[in-house]
Amino acid sequence: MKGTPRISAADIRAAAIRKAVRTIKRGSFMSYGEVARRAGLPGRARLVGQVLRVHEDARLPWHRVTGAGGRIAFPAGSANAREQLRRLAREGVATRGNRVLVKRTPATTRSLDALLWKI
DNA sequence: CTGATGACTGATA
DNA sequence: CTATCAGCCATCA
Repeated sequence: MKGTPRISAADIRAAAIRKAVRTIKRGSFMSYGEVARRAGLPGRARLVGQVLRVHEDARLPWHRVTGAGGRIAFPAGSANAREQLRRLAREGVATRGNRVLVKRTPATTRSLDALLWKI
């Protein structure tokens, strides 16, 4: 019973990242770098991208993860970019071009969430 | 093994 | 605003 662990360290990190993504509230968003930090993996923003690229959980709110400052990470006009913008819009997140209007989820919005949705 | 690649970031020009 | 660049690290050819 030695050797090959059934779950690798990489699996643990991926799970931590998906968990962090699930904590992003509806109507708000978080950058890859922030997700990495929240998952206990500071400086590994690229790892977050890789995990989201291969994830299989259809309920994972991947669209709430943006590049730094609210930039959409996909090429402007791509199917992925349009899908992410559509999902964000459905949650009331204002966007323009290939980016979210605000660089960061405003505190005002966060408190509104608390008021309206008892978060 | 090496080198390229990418759903990244912050600094610099 | 755009363009490089170093730092970053798993994955693939």
